[in-house]
Amino acid sequence: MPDSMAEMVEEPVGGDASTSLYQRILNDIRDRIVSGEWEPGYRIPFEHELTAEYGCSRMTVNKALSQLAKSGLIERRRRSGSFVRRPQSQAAVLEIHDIRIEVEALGLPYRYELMAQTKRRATTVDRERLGPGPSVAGQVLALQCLHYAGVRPFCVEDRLISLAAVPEAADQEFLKSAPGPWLIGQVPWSAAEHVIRAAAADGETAADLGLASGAPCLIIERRTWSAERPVTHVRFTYPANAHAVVARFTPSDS
Amino acid sequence: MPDSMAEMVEEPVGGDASTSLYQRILNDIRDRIVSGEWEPGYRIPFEHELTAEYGCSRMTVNKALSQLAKSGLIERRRRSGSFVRRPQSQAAVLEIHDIRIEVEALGLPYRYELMAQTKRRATTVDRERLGPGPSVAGQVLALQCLHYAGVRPFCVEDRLISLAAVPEAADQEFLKSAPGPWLIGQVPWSAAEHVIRAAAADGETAADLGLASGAPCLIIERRTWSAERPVTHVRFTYPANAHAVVARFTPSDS
DNA sequence: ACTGTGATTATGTATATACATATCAGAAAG
DNA sequence: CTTTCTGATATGTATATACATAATCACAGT
Repeated sequence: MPDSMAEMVEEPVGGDASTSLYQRILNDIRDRIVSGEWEPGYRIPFEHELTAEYGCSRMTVNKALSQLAKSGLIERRRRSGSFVRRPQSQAAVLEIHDIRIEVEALGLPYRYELMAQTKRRATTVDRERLGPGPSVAGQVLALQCLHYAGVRPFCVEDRLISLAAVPEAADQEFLKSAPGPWLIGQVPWSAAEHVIRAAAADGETAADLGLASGAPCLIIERRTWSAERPVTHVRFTYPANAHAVVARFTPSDS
Repeated sequence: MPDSMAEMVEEPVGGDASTSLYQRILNDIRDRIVSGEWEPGYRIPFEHELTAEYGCSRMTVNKALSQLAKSGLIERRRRSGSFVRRPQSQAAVLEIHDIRIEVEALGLPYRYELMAQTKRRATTVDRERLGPGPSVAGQVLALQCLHYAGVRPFCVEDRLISLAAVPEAADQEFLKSAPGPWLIGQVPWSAAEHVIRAAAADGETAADLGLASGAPCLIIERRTWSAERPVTHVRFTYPANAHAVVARFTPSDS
């Protein structure tokens, strides 16, 4: 390598003072990948080449490349180098908002109403709703609630809480505030599963939402676990035109 | 700290030879957080304390903690320490499958059918469908397709492709294979947005799917960008009972 | 031609060190 | 009593170095 390297050392190319060097290297490479300049299968420069290009140590380059590998944009093979992976895992990030936030984002006043609250021994159906996991036996709390946007019903909430996982819920009366936000502050959930589907409203739900029976609805069901143990199952039913779920994907690792 | 530290130095506690030290530290801490042992707000040990506990250098501890911070499980504040964050961003990962894979997962034979293919200058409606971005002007390809599971229609696909972004699509005839998989191999998409909602089937769609008009359907719309430029918009319409979207969340960083 | 074997190479992990930076506590000054 | 300054502290980033590990290549021997 010629001695023209000296000028690179004193100023790392198009330096941006706000971000760190490894972040800049990471962004540079990511940009070249997502722009298509480096297509899937392309062998990106070796660590020692980038070391020379940016005039920094191998550790700095390694930190950038390791993160890119972890985020799935590149694949690293010993002795061979690092390669651009094809965008394979079409995964998107789905943001689950609080219903109050959702309603207020529409500029409408939010109101919550408890329709029914039952404490009972877990039935087989209850156990199935809560999902697989140990110690599901015992008491559960079943709740039916209604969320309003202005004067109109916004969504029906049908929730089951495992009192084995959340004993504090037994003494709670969810008259004023919804169980969702309370639970989040209560239990450190470690896993969640969402199922989103469409269905025709059954008679009762339709009545609650002020719809004709059979009207299309969006149903979001969520199961939550805390340390492998089922915590809660909740089903939100929205009128078809009231709500949509948005999910985004960007290969960001910043 | 007493001098009993010596034994920790020689063998890093419950050593697992398969994983690296920083991974083990990361896992240890993550486990304590998701198990609830360290609740939100808890100040986790300082780097120099973990350094002593694991008998390793600060860089190793730092690598573990930095990753936990990046994955959002902890928050790091200079001079104050690192703190367990409350599980705030209820984000879930939504896996977008190929329709062929979905159908075959049901154990049914997959069949694809092209209903219509039109090439035209982009209208205002087309530009809105493709979403914001530069150089949307120009020609677009509009496709209507039907995906079958066995003998029954599984879903209707209504797609718009920007020929400015994918000029190769102009010469393609999507008679045998669906445009989705072809596009993935063609364009390195860098961002995607999904909107999932429920709606009543309109007359044409209902007919295609063999449903009564007004039957509830699940609609998934996806917009894709490649380097800020709109590539395609696609709307999949499924009969309510045929399909559901599943999204999972786990605070995994392995 | 085939096969093993060792050298080479790029990455993976870890260390000690250094300095920058944000922030907080308490001291000094007004 | 408030403001300002200063030092202490924990994290953030970067470096040079070292050795481990996996994969590949070249070469020697059967």
